[in-house]
Amino acid sequence: MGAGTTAAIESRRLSAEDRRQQIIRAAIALFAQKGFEGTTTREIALAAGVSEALIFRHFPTKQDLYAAIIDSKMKECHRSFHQELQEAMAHRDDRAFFTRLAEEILRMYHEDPSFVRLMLFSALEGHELSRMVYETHVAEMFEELAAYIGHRVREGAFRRVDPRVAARAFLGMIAHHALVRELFDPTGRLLNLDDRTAARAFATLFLEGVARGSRRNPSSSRRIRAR
Amino acid sequence: MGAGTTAAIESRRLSAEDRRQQIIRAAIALFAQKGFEGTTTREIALAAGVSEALIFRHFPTKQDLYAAIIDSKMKECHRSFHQELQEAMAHRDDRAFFTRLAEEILRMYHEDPSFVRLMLFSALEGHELSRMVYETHVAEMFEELAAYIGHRVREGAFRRVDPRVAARAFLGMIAHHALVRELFDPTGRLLNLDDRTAARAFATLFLEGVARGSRRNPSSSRRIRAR
DNA sequence: CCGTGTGGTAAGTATGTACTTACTTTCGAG
DNA sequence: CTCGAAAGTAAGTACATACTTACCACACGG
Repeated sequence: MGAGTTAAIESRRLSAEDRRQQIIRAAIALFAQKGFEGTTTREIALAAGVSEALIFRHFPTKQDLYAAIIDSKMKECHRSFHQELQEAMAHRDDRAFFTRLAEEILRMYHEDPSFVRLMLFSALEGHELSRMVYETHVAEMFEELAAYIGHRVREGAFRRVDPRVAARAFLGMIAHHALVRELFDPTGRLLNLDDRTAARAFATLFLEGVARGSRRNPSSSRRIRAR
Repeated sequence: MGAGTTAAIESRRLSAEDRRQQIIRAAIALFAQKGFEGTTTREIALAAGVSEALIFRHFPTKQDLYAAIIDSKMKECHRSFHQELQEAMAHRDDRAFFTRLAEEILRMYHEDPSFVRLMLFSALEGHELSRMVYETHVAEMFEELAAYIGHRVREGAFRRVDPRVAARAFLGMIAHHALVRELFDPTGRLLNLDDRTAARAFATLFLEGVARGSRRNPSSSRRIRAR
């Protein structure tokens, strides 16, 4: 019957798994754009080109669909992240490492804005899931980074900073920049940087910050140097 | 029941302005906890101890109530922030300045989590308002900070960093820390710092990062207290 | 050619939502 | 005291939403 509009990805009678994935794909975009409460199952059905009833055949409730999405997204993210990190760490080249890491994170935010939106939404809306996911995957990545910084401190490459504080500081620069860019300043009116430049700048700032050498000389920074 | 002892703010027949404020106060907490879509006018009415109809007498639509809240919150925040900043800047004591600034931001996030939740929610849900607010108030604060850093660079107190990049990096450390703390790790399992310690740590990291001097001398001249 | 299992849907249902209407209570100026 | 206007509400209305039910279509082993 008419088959409705264009779209035409609606090859009828997909296998259950394929349809599942298709629904998930459509739902990701919507949840990321409008949040859990803000997205209706009808919209998801429309976007996926199927009937609402089919969604409930594949996922018992809207919550279950949401959970499936968060879980899959997070696993995917963690995999790629972990790999990059391990590889870079092996070389002990701090500048390359931190620049690379920053670039990776920025790229992730940039290329897949739906991911961070999903995480934020679910965190804000207080779904247990997001905290659980954070505590497993993100915490693991954080600990890995902190461990690396800890090693470098013990090796004498960095000054005696608290590795966890330093890790959060570094991740903070990157994540915040990406977030602001995505949510508030997509046109770059406030700060317009490509990912590569930003990664280099933040890595440099961080590495200077943890470098050995000038140990706190509080009032000397008050000197105004005549030029 | 209980004549007047507990709560009992439900003194009947408040002035229009007082009722308005009371409704706003109740709504702030709810919107912050559950977002715009996730909060119902019924809940707001219940929390404020009035009938739903009264809410619509004071605010034509739910959107209008939301807008009033965001606006008032943002103004309040900007006022206090601006004042602190101006005052601290006058002294040109960088350590005190950045520590203070960090502490202020952390305190704000900490004491009034609803604010950041409101901003994030509205940004995520794409209400025009949040972007508008960001572009006026937040942008202004950002520019002020960048301008300060710019001055210090020109005065020779900092190395030649891009002031905007540095500003974003600093704000990023702080804001990200506060955000993670609020949304994902309220128990401090990953990183447990009181605001004061965190502020000092981040300020130090930042100041070392922008300090002049140790341009890549990993282990050679280890000045202690150059004075 | 069947019957049966699986992919798929149109048309509900019960509930919840933002917003209204028609009405009552209280207060304070004249 | 009076009376009108403002504060306040109970009881809707119209519609949207998550989820169901009862049904169809098509493949495929027999």
